[in-house]
Amino acid sequence: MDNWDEVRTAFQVARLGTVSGAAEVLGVHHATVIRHIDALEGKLGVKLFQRHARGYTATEAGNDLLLVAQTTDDQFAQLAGRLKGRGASVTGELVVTSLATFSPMLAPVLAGFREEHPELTVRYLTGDRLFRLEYGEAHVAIRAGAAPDQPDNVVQPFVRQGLALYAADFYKERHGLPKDESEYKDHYFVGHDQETRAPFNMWLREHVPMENIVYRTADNRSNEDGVVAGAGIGFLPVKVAERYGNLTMVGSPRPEWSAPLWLVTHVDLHRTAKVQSFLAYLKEAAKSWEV
Amino acid sequence: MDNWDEVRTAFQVARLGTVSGAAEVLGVHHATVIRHIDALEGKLGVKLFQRHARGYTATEAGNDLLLVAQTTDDQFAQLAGRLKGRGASVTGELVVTSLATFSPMLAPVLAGFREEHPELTVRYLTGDRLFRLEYGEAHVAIRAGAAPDQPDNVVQPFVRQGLALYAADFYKERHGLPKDESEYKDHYFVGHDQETRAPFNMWLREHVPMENIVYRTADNRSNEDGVVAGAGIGFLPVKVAERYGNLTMVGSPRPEWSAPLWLVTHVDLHRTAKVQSFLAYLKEAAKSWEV
DNA sequence: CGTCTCATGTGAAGATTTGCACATGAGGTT
DNA sequence: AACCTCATGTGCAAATCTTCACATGAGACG
Repeated sequence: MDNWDEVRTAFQVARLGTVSGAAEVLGVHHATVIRHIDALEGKLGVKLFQRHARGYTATEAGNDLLLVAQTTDDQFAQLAGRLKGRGASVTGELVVTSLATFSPMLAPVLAGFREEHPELTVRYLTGDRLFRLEYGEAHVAIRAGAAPDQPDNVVQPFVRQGLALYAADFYKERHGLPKDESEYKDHYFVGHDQETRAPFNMWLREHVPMENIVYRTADNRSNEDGVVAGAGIGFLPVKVAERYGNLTMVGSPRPEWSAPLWLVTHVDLHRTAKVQSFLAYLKEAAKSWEV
Repeated sequence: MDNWDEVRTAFQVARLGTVSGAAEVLGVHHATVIRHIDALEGKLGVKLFQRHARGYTATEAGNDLLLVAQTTDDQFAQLAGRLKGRGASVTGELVVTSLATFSPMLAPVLAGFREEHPELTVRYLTGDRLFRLEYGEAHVAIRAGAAPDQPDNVVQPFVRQGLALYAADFYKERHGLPKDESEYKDHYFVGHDQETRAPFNMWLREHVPMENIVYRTADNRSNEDGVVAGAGIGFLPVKVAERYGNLTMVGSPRPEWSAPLWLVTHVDLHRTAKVQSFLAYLKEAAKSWEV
């Protein structure tokens, strides 16, 4: 049974009882229908139809095929309906991935978007490894750093995340706050353990002696926890810091600290209503994130 | 969704994850697979796969199609198995048609054949109208008279049904029996109301005065009932008469009374195991029907 | 870091499928 | 009884589909 179109032809013949009728429904010449039937019967070794001058009458075998193909036809019709609708509607899954740092900012956006589209299921992936759009692991990715340059990805500039140095109340009470950069050498800092390409991190290593970076973490979230706990002064996104009541901004935010963020989608999914709709919602929500 | 083969192609791609793998399974060139997918996606307006260098990954839509097509594939495989087996096995229906007269003789044959093939359902059709093999109304027909000459029918000579004149006990007690043809004019007969081409009927009209045919019927079964009831002397198949205890043969059977019977099958069904098997069984059983 | 393998993608040639024209036959109708 | 309609069936030309050949790119492996 290695030719489903012939089955479909036989189905219409069985359903309608004539080759001509099936040909019209299928939009092909009746000679084609005859050849499909002959080929199928030849491969199966069974007569599917009785041929007579008034048309084709299904044999038992033909009726058996009719029943099976009828359900197939129904199921395909349903499937086609679902799939066609899917392109234009916001349903099913929306998979978004980003660095874990952005979770506090993204969560309300994702929740709000889902609220607007009740049939949508949101999957928000954060993890150690990079989720790859080209393998279909996510619809939308939020990336930091240099503009990604994957050929099949659609990249658009997103916000620049506003960053500033913060100190917790606990730290302030014990060490005070530096008035300017010259006093950094008398303070303790929270920073990344490894050298990263993040602008704020590079700035920190240039302007603060290594020995003053006394609390070093492997990821942004732990870094945040360190600052909040008063282990030292450290960089936090402004929007993140605002969520805490016990943090004081040290100095003011500077553009050169903030890394550009990028919205990345796979080209195959970029034009779908679901992705477009989410991108519009996300950009609107992100207007307040700027420095 | 007017091209089931493209669905089948997409199914294999979704299942295997690569175009090349699907092409190998399907026995076509990988370019064909790519074009099927492109065509299907174009018609549906939905991306079914994420294309990347390591293969094709199914999107949500592709996975949806995978599920539907998987069941279709299973059902078609089952269907093919059933249909291929059907040509070689004696199962399903066997539809036999004949004149109602032959019912008493055929019934035991049909019953015996069905006993040998437990998966068989027998439909025995007798009726006023002729059931037409070319419309698939029956697999095997038993016909009387001149050899049928339908182009698509396979006709083979069957037995000549042994016929003889019979009188019931009731008649014999009241009128005695004729010693030879010369005494027919002093007896009463049961015969057909209309002139038919049946040899025994024509013989009756030639050798018996019309006024002596006092019980005239429209069909063979009523004719039989008349003879059994003692309405007069009449023709009965020998095999039928033997089933009654109260009938006496008048004279002896003559070959010229008997009409040839024909076994007719439609050419499309003639070579199937079911029909061939039944024909063999029927011929074996009919050996005792001859004059 | 270059090479090797294996995947997708595309233009042109070739093969199969399709469509067309016409023949044939069965019923129904006037 | 002749005709009209509607069905299947077949040879041949045309169109579509498939294959072939080759290009390109991403990982894997020394």
